[in-house]
Amino acid sequence: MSLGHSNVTIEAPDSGEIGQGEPCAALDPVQIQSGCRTVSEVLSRVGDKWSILIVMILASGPRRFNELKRLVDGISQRMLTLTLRNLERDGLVQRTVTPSIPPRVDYALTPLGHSLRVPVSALGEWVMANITTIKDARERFDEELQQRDRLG
Amino acid sequence: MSLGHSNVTIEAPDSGEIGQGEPCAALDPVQIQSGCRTVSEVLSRVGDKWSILIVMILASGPRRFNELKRLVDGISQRMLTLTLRNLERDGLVQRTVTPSIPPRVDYALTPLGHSLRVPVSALGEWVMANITTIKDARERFDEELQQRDRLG
DNA sequence: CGGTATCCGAATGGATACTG
DNA sequence: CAGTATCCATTCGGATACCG
Repeated sequence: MSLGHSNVTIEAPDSGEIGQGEPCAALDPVQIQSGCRTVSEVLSRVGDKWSILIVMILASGPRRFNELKRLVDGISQRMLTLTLRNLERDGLVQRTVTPSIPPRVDYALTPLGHSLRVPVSALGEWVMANITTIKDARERFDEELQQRDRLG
Repeated sequence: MSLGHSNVTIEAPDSGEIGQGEPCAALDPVQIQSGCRTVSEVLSRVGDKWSILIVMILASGPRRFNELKRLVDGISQRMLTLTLRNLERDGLVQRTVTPSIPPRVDYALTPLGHSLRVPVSALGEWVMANITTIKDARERFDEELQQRDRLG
């Protein structure tokens, strides 16, 4: 049923329900556990290979399925469907079917989806602001690792 | 070599190098591709199961390896090592070895690591502010799905 | 104490073929 | 056009055993 076997999150064995909790206060580990778990779970949706990309593209307006497929470049039909389903499930994306022939399906950001862009953009700007530092750190780390490998 | 076979990111076949790009402007799809790919890549580090949790715990001060292992709860030694290595590689965490007997290793957030907390907290607050909406959306989605399954 | 090495099941995700 | 279903390779990640 549904879509093959693996689904980004949909169809997960109904464990891992979201619990309430406080934001990560960086103080009490217990607080961090309860709050961060929740945050992590949503973050992993945002952090997956395609989600933000699609959210950012939909930010400029609604798109049809194959339109998205062309725009995203490299995404398989499977992953596009799966990603859109999960975004829809979380209430970030609205799916609208127009039962014409051929059928027409539009995907648009919900208000919630739009509001997500604010913190995601902030994170995006942090990345862009620090990408050079990160790249340099990686290079130095990898070099030092190779040094050790050469020596033994 | 290194750590078994699978590493969160370390040891990846040296393809996927980070490229420069603009922040996701939600305008030109090409811009979105180049910028968001980079953002995605770092986001997937932040979005993985353990990274933020560890960053948030380290925010309150340096910790030793087994101390972290106890605090994180549920993490395997393998994943703790892997996650810490990658955080170190990205320059977010500083690893300090004190060659005593028994050996002592401390992990601390770098200034870069601390600066990451700002946008991550913002995202965390967005999640906490909207978690109810998301939960409700999921419930409605899953219910409607079951309805359709029952009917055929 | 702070890791590494190895084994192996589970999840991820691309390619392809088929459908209303 | 907008998906589903199936197959299959790759990757992830826990459990366990061992090491300096």
